[in-house]
Amino acid sequence: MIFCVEDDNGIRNLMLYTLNASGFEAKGFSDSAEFWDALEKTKPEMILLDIMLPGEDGISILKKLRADIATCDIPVIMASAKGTEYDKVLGLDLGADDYLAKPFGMMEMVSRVKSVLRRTAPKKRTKLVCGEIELNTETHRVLVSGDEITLTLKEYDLLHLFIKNQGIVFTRDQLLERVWGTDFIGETRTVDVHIGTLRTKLGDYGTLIETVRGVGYRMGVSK
Amino acid sequence: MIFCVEDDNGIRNLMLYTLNASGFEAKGFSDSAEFWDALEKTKPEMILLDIMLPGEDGISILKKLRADIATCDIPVIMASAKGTEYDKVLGLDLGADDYLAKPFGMMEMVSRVKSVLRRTAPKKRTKLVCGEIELNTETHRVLVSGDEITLTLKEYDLLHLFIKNQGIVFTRDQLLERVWGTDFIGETRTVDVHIGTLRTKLGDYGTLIETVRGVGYRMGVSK
DNA sequence: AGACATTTTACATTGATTTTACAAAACACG
DNA sequence: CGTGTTTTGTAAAATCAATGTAAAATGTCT
Repeated sequence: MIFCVEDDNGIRNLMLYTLNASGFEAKGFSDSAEFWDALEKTKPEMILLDIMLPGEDGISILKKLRADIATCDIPVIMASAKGTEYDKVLGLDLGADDYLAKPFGMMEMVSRVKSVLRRTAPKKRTKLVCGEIELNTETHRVLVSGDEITLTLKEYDLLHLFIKNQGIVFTRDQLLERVWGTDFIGETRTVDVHIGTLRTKLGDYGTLIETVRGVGYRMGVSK
Repeated sequence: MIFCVEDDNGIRNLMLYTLNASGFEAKGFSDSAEFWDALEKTKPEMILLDIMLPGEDGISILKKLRADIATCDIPVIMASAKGTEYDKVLGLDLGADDYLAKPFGMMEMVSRVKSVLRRTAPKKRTKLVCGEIELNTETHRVLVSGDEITLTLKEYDLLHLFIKNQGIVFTRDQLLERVWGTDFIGETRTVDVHIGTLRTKLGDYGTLIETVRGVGYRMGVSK
């Protein structure tokens, strides 16, 4: 399923028609609200995102997508009017996977969609590994030295974030934002407790999650 | 500078010709030995790496590149014969940035090179270096001559400030304000003590933090 | 309600930071 | 060159803050 966020009805319908005719399943949205609603239910394999939108613009949408662990790995192709926004997008590092400069041809669009899918396909690693710990995003299972352990949702999400970003330190605030969601109220020791239970469940390998005193936590890689 | 490791002379020359014609600087190597030699002198902005090579193969080379902190962030595009090795590469997680299935067209190659460069170029500067000292803001680790040292928060923050502002002198008051925060009460010898422990931990390179008598401290730039 | 997940609370423990005190070095000046 | 003064280095003690964790309280789902 490909999501297509574009406010111009003509362009959007043309895009949807072309994508469907090319063997993809595509769904269109004219503004961000509709899009977020749909995203609750379905995780698309790709998002085509116009930058100029009424209300929330495409750049803001992309940032939010990238900040959420549930959506940060969905490939995104940005579309924008040539010369103006396009250059800006190139300059900023927004983490888009490709760009389409308006006006773009439907052939170009399909070829870019295919190319990005081809490129990101092997990226969609379902098995994430760190030492003896293996997390499978498809089956939602975690193995330690080949034996399955049972994690709660929060523990799983934490481990997922750490194992996907090995070596990088996350502050408690960042963890709250990326695992719990942006709208977490109050400051507590919640994160520490979950790190604690996660470490316990990881057994001997719990030490792979290091404490960086005064900063936060990190899943270690040597060097 | 793009390094191109490919044993087939015909293909390699074609690649080099095309890359150079496309505005890149490219250099070719027919085996791993030549390549490692060149890598000692130059850090390329990208490496095109054939998997099938006489002697050390591309997979082994990639692993070594990724294992070395000096080279682990160089983007690599792997090339391999379709069907045979290609699938293996997809299966293994080698951390390559893209793959080229042989036989590939020169247009495709250039477009992938550009795409990977675009994707990896805006990587934030996360490594700060001064001589043999290297501070990584993402992992919050500090290496001295390649070996990790453990710093406390204040020591880390101090070093971070110095290494980011090499050559400029900070008074103790400025250090208190910028590392400790504006709201620091009373004036003590705190700064000196922390500079002291930091110097000790930096070992031989502790002298890079110079005392400017009557003024403050400075992290030297070698002249 | 019951089972389980999550958050809050509280406190011991560990580690970091600051203070203190004195030694060593750098400096000014006759 | 000495000598007294100021500044800096640093070990050790005292204070303070961050973290781990058990246990209780709260929330959620069936």
